[in-house]
Amino acid sequence: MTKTERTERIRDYLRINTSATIQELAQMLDVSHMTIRRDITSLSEKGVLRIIHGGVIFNDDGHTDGYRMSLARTNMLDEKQQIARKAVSLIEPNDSIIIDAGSTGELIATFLPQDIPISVICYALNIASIVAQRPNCTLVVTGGYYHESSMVLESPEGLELLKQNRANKAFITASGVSTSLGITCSNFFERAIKHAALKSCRTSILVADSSKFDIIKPGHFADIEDFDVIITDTGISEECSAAIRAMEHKRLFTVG
Amino acid sequence: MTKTERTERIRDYLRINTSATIQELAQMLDVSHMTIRRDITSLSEKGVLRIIHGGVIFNDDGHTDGYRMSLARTNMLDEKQQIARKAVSLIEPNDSIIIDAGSTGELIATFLPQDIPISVICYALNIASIVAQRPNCTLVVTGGYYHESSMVLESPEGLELLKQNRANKAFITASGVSTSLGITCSNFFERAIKHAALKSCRTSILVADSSKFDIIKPGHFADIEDFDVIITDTGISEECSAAIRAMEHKRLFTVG
DNA sequence: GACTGTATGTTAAAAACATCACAACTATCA
DNA sequence: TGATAGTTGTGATGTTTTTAACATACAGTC
Repeated sequence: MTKTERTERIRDYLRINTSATIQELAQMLDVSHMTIRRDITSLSEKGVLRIIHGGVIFNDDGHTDGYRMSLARTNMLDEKQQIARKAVSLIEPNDSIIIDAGSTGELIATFLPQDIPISVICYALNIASIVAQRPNCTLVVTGGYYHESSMVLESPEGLELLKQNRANKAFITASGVSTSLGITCSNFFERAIKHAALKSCRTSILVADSSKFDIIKPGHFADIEDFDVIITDTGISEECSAAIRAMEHKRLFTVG
Repeated sequence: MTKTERTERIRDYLRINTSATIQELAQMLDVSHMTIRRDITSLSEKGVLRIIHGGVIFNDDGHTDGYRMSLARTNMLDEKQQIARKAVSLIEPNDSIIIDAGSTGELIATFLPQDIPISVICYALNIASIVAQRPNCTLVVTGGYYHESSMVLESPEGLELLKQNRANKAFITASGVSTSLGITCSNFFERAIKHAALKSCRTSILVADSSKFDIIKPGHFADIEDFDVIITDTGISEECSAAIRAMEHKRLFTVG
């Protein structure tokens, strides 16, 4: 059995079991633990798995998400976590909520309250996977073509499904927030989805860490006026904060 | 910091990282190894995580899938794996394939060839998650309401999207296979989806281990005649095997 | 104040695992 | 055939983790 074969089988095994001991693998492939060791060190160099004392853990992240997403995940993580925790604190029993794509959306999904029944509508595969694991949760995923970089599922039919669902709260993320030029995102197709999400909800909540402020991206999908609640961190400039506070019927939360 | 706080933070950490070493956790929470050890043993007793040498792994399964699915996963696993491996061996470069829901479908998704470009259409969330991790793979997920027991996404819009996609191969699973009463499934909504999948493909491939044979479930969605290829294991009865072989234009693979 | 139970930290020995160097094996090519 | 490079197994040695026993701290109770 060649090294390539072995690494393939190790991957297969990990895809099913997510982790393995060196013993297990050595026994399965009928080779010595040293061989396994050498195989897994090369696999770990490629980022496929992570070696810990006594075994290995499969590393979804290595291949799962586009490069961008994994970058977004670690950037401003602290602030994003705090924003997400604030966001989920607004959720009430029997709420129907829309969770937008993006790393902040993923954190909201992660921190969703366990104990109260809610309905969730989403269109990003990573978020769907997280929400599906929750008890007390009705889940609708609008389908479509899978975009690797944002993990969004996009199609006319999905958009239609989104338009026909109603939510009382929508947590919308953005790539750029500008008091003058409005809320923007990077991709064309996200515009339509975010726009539809905004139209389908009663209370619209913008979740964006301070690094997104004073940034302008090509896809304009809303203005600050269109949001009822804005959650960000204390890193935003005085001007932004003042400009938002000057608007009527708007709640601004700055965490951190 | 109380024990409850700590276990909550361990859970949060694992939700994001899926695994952790004892060192990591001890450092993060600034307590001794022994405290973490005691925390994780109580968490593992609750089934939240799994302790391995040197660390812990988050146990999605505890909360993720309906009872049924996890049962289906372990039942006839060997045969299912062999069937899945046979199934993926039929895939050629640039194929467009439909993968049906179910544990065998999940295994097919797992074993999908890495090195050739293919397109995949699916409607089960677990399968979507697996396929999304592949390189060289265009993915379409038909969306809809999430059914926990089968992990299928179902909606009229999703069905529409499925009908509008074309595949040259569809790998269809079944809960019951009878030479006289045809191919059946358990749920009403699955019928429509499986039927649509069959209509949208050139070559239809039935993947069903021998435990499904001579079983009849309420939802009839096709007859054996409707399939071009049947992949099962050597456990099926002589009569079944003979009856299928007697049909024209049909290929039967029995693995194991 | 002494008692009790729970939660946490410390320590040391035992067990499990990792690493290293070297020998044995395999395949390839001249 | 023999040289070479690459791969794999073995056993001695070093390291980390586990376990268990004991020490400490703190809150509630008699």
